[in-house]
Amino acid sequence: MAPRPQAAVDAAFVAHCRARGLLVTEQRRAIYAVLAASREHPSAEQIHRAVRARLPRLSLATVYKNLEALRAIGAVSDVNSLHEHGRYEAALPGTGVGQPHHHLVCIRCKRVLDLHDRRLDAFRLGAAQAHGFEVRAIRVQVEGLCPSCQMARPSAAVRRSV
Amino acid sequence: MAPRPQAAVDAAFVAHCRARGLLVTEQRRAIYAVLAASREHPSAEQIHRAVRARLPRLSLATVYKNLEALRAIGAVSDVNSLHEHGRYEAALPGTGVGQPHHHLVCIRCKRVLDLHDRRLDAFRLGAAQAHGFEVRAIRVQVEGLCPSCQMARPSAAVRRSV
DNA sequence: TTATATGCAAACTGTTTGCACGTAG
DNA sequence: CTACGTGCAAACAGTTTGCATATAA
Repeated sequence: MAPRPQAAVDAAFVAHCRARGLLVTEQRRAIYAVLAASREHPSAEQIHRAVRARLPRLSLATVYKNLEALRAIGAVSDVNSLHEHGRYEAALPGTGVGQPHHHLVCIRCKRVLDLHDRRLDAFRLGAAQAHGFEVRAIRVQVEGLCPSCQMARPSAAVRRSV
Repeated sequence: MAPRPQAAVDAAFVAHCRARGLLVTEQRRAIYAVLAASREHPSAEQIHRAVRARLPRLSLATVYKNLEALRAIGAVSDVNSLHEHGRYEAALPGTGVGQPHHHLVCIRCKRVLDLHDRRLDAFRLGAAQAHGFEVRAIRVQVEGLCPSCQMARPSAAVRRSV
């Protein structure tokens, strides 16, 4: 929470890259700097646009490659980590799937299960109101490993992804 | 929750379509039937594949058009409703963005704000364990209208989207 | 009969990949 | 010096759109 001076953030970033074996390039630092300075959860294209102000030759492909590289070393996380492609469910009251419920998602096989839990439904507002939001829905997504994926030994990629 | 006989679900679906002015086609019923019968939160392509077993000429475009039409009348909802495109955030401990936190998303302008709320962090397990999941993270996404979007009068599209 | 839905193919958008060149260490 | 990173362009995947044909009501 306490916003650190950007120089300190940059130093920590550089150290983290070195420790994990990534080269430290100007592009990489600039991309991270944009992310660290933003509260906007920007998309790859927004990052590209922002960094381009300083490095006009930066390519979008480099942004993507870096986001992936930084995610792999834990310096960046994706806000909507899972199932980036549309997933749907029946919602008609009467189908038995209409009630409010939450989701249990397996970070390995990407399965999504419904989760019915009274405690989770209990929420209402709170800090959201401080931001002036008019709350319409609360969606809880529990991420973890499903039983069958616990069997298979976790790959390095998965182990570091959460 | 109580899984209704599929005939009853189909009847309710047909009635809902008629009430909202949508024609009742075989494709539409089949698409909905697949969704209502599934606990898998399928993607458009999975739905397409499943329905094709019965209606081999069904096109993928029709699946997409129907998912949108059904979403508009509230018969279907998307599991990952918002920002289907990648959104990132700095995660390096020390940047001030590393701590566990949740997201407040505006369903209209799609802005994503961080939400820090001790009560939300309080969760741990619960029903998830019943499913045998090894829980790694809990992500709470509060959806609503941000202050500036409350000003602008809601469009019909937005009003029905939650 | 007529408004709506379907199927196909082409267009679009976001993301990924291959490769020649550049640069950090 | 050498491995890794960058930029470009082409390839891809998921989704959307335009239009002629088919069909529900």
